[in-house]
Amino acid sequence: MPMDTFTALAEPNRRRLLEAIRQEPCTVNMLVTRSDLSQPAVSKHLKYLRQANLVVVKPDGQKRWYALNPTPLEEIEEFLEPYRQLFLNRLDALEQHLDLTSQTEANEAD
Amino acid sequence: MPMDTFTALAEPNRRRLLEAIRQEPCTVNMLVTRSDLSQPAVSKHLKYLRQANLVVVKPDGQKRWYALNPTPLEEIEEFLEPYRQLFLNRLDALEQHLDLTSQTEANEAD
DNA sequence: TTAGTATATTCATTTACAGTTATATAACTA
DNA sequence: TAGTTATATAACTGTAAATGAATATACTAA
Repeated sequence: MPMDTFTALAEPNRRRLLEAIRQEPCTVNMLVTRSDLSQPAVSKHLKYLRQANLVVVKPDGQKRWYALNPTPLEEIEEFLEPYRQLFLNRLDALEQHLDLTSQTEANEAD
Repeated sequence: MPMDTFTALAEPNRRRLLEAIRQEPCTVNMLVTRSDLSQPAVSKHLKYLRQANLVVVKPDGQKRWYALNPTPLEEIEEFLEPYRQLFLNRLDALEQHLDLTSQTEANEAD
C-alpha cells in the first residue's frame, strides 16, 4: 500500500511540490499558494510523499510544516549510478555493441 | 501519448528490463527468458521504454535487438542533482531549518 | 507453399491514481 | 461560545496503465 520512491516521483506536480519543500520547509497553504493545485490536491500529494518517506511533518498549532527527507532518493541515486558513465560518454550501447562485435558477427553471417 | 522518463522508470519490471538491456543488447526472447514475464508483457513494456526513448531497436531478421539509450536518464540526473548534497550530508531539512530559525522563532513566539 | 519462430498488437478486465466537490476535524480568535 | 483558519478525508468521475488471452505480422526454413 505505501508508495515507493519511483512512483512518488513519477507525478510532475509531486516533483514540483518536493522542489518547493527542498528549498525550505512549507506549510500546506504555502504549497497551495505556490502551486496551481487545490488544497485537497496538495494534501493528497503530500500523503503520497509521506508514504514514500520523502517528507516529514511537524505539527505546529493549526499548521503542519512539511520538510524534506532526502534519504529515499539514495535509491534513485543507486539505480542511476551504473548508467551515469554511459550517458556521460554519450555513446549508445548499440553502437558500442556493434563496434565490439561487428567482426565476430560478420564471421557468423558468413 | 509518449511516456515520460520518470513514468517509464516507475514500473519495477521495466527497471529490471532496462538493467538487463544495459548490460548487453537483448532480443525480446532473451528478456522473456531472463524475466518472469510473458512475451506480450515484455513487448508491451518495451513499447513504453521506446516511447520514453530509453531504448533503441535494431531489427535483425526475425530478431529485434534492444539497446540502451541512456540520454533521457540525464533528466533524472538533473532532477536529483540539487538533492545529492542533502542526502550525502544525511541531515533532514527540518533539522536544518530548526537549527537555523530556532532563535528567530523563539523571538516570534514571544 | 507450409510449418515454425520471433515479435507486436488488440481486446477485455481490473487497478491505480489525478482532480473535484463536499465534508470533517482540530486549532485559533473574538 | 461562535466563527474562522488550516488541514485531512471521503465520495465521485475520468483516465492511464497493468495484466492476461488471443490473434496478427513478419521473417525463416523445409
